[in-house]
Amino acid sequence: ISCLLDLKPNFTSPPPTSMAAGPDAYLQGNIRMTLEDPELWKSFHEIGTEMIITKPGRRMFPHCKVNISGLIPCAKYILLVDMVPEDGFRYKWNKDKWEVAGKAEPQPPCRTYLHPDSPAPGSHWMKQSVSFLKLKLTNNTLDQHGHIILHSMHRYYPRFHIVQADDLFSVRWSVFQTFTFPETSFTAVTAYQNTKITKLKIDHNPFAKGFRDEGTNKKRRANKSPDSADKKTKMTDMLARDSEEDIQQDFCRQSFEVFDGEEVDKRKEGDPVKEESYSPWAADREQSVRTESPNGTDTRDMYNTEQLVPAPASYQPYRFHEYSGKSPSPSSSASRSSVGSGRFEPRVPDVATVPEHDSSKAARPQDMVASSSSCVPQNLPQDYTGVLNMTMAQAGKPGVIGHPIYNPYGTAEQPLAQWSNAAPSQYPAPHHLTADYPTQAVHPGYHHSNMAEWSQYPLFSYSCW
DNA sequence: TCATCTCTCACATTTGAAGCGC
DNA sequence: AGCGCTTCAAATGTGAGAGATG
Repeated sequence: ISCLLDLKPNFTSPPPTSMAAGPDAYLQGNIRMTLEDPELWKSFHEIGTEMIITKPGRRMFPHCKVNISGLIPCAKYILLVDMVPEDGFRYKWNKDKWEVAGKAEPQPPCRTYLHPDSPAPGSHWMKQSVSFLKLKLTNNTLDQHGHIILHSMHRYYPRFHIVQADDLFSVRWSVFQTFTFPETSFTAVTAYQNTKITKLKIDHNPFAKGFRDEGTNKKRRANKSPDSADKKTKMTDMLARDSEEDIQQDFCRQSFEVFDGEEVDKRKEGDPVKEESYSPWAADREQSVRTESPNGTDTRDMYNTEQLVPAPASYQPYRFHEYSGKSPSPSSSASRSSVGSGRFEPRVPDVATVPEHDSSKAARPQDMVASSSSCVPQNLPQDYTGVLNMTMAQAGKPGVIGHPIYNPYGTAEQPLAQWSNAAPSQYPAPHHLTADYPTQAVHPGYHHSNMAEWSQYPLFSYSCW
């Protein structure tokens, strides 16, 4: 009860200061995130990054590591990562290049990875780089460990969210800053397709040291049958030849063939911008656009930012220009029901606040259903229905049922709390995807006892398509 | 039936955390 | 408390083979 009392102001009063225009909002707009080890990421990206997905879950390599600045040192923040489909296609590896192999499979259950340090003060996030090493990818749609579920042979990119919130409950009202990095896009695979990627992984991943040419795997190779040794030799030769190739050339065009299916034809009939935007390598395209930043300074973190919060006026015109005219709108996006499903949806002015009408309608928890399912257009970037879905309370507070939340570090301390009383319409899955969502997701009163369960539900519904 | 594509599994190897004794 | 050693779980790509598909 005390929990509800504590929360009531949040439902009835205007959003916290961070949501209103003012100094705080300005600070939010100054939040910067830079990708650590960008050169490594680029070296992978130039070839076409592949990430292994397995049933038990596989870490990413390179793993996501970012530096953050511009946070309010004493304010608490939550960091999240989700994976967004880059387009609406399935790919196949044909000899030495990726080709579109048809339409994408229905999106698996959307999951969001919560950084285990969350929530933590801004000073904590800024004092050192933030690693998402523990993040795992899986192709097991029934995964119970909270790993991010992806489809093999589909392209994705990680999306980082910074939320100013004391706890997961506060996310309901909090300011979101979303960042993406073009060079982190990847193809999910169950086995490596591109030998160049394999070689890069072996060369840079410490755990794969045993497979390095100069490594101690000679003994291992000596035990191989002549057949496999022969294969290995062939592969080595191929790699050698590969390395001689001009890596500078535009791999995006070299390695991906345009899908010559029906949809492409339709697109070709459309406006030329859309046609141009059709390349599977949206990230590169986007980067090329983004590098037109007039700032002339470090554009990396600038063009990687998908701000969803009020931003400094000086910042918005560029963004608006950036996404309005040139923002390609792949036909694939037409099949996606919501925003944020791709990076090219036209951005509307950055607004991270929950619309006021929502605030009022959500005055009573039971009303949140209506507000989330009917009042917020799902095809707008500010679709915060996913956020509105959250009904959480701080663990340890009086009157709060302290369902521990999954923590990859497995510490006894569980700073975050529960979901509760999720009503059916609180999980408004896209029509064609409804069946893909766990049944629990639409079970009223279902309590999620840990993060593994919690993460099965889309924190950001707009990430689904 | 066959070829191809995709996925799974056991394996050898490395890393790094934890436990232990000094 | 700090150091060095051992143990063991986890992470990694390999390659064979199973299963699905056309």
